[in-house]
Amino acid sequence: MTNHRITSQDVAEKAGVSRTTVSLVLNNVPGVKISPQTRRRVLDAARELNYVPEAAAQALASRRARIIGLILIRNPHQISTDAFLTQILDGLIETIRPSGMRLLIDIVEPQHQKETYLQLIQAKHIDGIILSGPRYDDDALSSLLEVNFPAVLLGQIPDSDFAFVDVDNRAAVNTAVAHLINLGHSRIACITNAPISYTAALDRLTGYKQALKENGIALDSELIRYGDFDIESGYRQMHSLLASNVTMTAVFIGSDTLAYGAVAAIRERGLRIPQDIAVVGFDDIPFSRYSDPPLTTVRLPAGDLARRSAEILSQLLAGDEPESKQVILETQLVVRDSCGASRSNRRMKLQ
Amino acid sequence: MTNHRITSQDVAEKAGVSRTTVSLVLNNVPGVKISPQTRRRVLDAARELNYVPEAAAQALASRRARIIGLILIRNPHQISTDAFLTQILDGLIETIRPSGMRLLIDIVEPQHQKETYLQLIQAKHIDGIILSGPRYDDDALSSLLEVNFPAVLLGQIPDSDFAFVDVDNRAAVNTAVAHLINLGHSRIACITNAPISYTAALDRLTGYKQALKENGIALDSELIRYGDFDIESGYRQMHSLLASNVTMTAVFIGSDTLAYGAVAAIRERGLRIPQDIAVVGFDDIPFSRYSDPPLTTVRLPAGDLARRSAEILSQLLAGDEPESKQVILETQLVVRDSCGASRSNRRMKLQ
DNA sequence: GCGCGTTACTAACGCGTGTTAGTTACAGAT
DNA sequence: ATCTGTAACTAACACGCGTTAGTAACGCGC
Repeated sequence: MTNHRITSQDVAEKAGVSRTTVSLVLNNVPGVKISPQTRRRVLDAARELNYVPEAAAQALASRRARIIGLILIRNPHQISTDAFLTQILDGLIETIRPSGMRLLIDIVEPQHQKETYLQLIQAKHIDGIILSGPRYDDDALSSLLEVNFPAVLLGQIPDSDFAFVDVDNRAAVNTAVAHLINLGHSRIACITNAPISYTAALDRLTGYKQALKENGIALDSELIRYGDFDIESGYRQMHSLLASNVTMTAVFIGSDTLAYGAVAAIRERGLRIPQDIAVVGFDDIPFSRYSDPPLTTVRLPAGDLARRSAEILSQLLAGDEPESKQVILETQLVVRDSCGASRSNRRMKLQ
Repeated sequence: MTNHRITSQDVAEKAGVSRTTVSLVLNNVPGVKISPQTRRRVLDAARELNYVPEAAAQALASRRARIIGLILIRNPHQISTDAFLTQILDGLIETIRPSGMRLLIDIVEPQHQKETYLQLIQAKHIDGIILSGPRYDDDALSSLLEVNFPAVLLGQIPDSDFAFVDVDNRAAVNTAVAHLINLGHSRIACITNAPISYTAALDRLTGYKQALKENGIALDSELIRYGDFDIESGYRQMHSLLASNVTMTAVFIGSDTLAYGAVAAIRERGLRIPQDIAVVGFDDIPFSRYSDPPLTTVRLPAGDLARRSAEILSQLLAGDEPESKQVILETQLVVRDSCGASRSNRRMKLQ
């Protein structure tokens, strides 16, 4: 048994043509004349031999790896509770699959960013990159722009030329907090979803501040806490708020995941949601419809974000300048019960 | 500006040696004598030129892609609510990073398995594979064994030679359900986490049946429902149970994610947990500590599963036959409040 | 002076593909 | 009879690296 790899050479011999012809046929190279009979012979031979071109050789010769990289800028343990990530993965793979691209995923720790994803690029391991969790203090990012590498941010860096897909975090949070204010709350706490070096975290915090300001409510920095991606941090920061002497009747939390940590902390204190403390989150993860009480939150269109970013990246890879390389998708305030706005609605369900 | 890629040739010229020497030095090839001065000159040149070897060329020449594939056998939309996945990703990337491997992720739909991950392998796109969600009816799997491709299952196919890392789903569920029985329950429903073509789903169902049998409780098939990975299916199946005329005082659910859908359904019916219906889940996702009530569940050591599978795969890739290629990790019944076993404990917290 | 082993390298091949520059055969025009 | 053009291919190079087989220089024993 020879057991050697089946190469395009084998296909060529079986079809009685040259290797060049095999390549031309299988890649459907435009502008090349191949007689229908030859074309068929090649295709048949390839199928019968179950020929699959070797990825590395293709990549080397064609200078395209057919892989796009999804880079998560986060501490590894923060991945574990990232409900957003799975939705992104889903949308991303679904979108790139038809074009035959593969997805490589890597986690980059904020501490040492430079060594990491730039190497992926220099090694030509990936053709393009989708970057989740961009930070203000990421200096490797600017290198990306310099070398004009196809990249799309999930999120954004203000005043930069990066292609990105994002939501208007400021406006979305503004709306959410304004909703609390309309319900009569004025002592509204805030827990960010992450350190504010992450652009999304800062933007959401800014939206919170804007809403207060626009409604004539003084900012009380005692009401602000900083989360760190995972549910534990939501739990801890909420306890920290409750243990301090500040009064509050509502809290906005920068992500649903953290919100559930906060909900647990509130309950442990014997307080009721929304009667004692109204809660509003951000993301609308799938669970939030089913939580008790169902969580009022801002719907972040995760699947759409993933799909749009993959589409834009595809265009960049094709060399087209996309018509819109900076996309803001719509969010939507999903009012459920945790904010106290629809108590009657809730009664009916319980009946 | 020449702007050509920096190759090992450039490094060689700068260091005044041959390309071979560069390769020998940078790869630290054992058993080759290179003088310390030369070694240093090469390393310096590489660093100064910021040389990064091209992945495709390395892969082609060395016949190793330095990529491992994580294949998820699931319908795409079921990824969105998979809390288990993020924990796996975390442990996997953490484990393979030190060896310089990358992780490629792909979703394979149960309907067309054959075309998909076998191609990844034939294209030599990946050196090894970690397969999550193996199914009894996956015929592509046996092809893997035939060609002796380095593979590790997350989960297992009974009576096969596959390397795998798993937990004893049957025993774990047996313990969990026995716990309910010890608490006095005899009408215990069951919702599987997935269709029973998935091995884990069938094993968990079997554990449930065993526990009933060992405790002299007759099996009532009216009490069994089949979930499908996502939270919605838990919600639907629980409603289905509650809408039927069967009586029950407890329910075991094959995954925490589904359990929260069930919890919502139970609440919508105006029933209390655990007083009216005790609930036990499976997985111990991070949220389960924080839910209301905190969920009694079986802790599945997700991080350890990921790490061990990555380790075994590394050994397979190195050509070593691992001492133990079939690993069963310990689970642990985590008794919280949703099963009604620790109500006093809960009171204290609420005080 | 020669054989031999060791040290420290290098020339050259091969990995499997994409692609450019040709080549051959043949029909039609001059 | 020669030139031109086109259809249908193919020979040969390039991609950037790992690796095998080989070589030159040198010391050492005799």
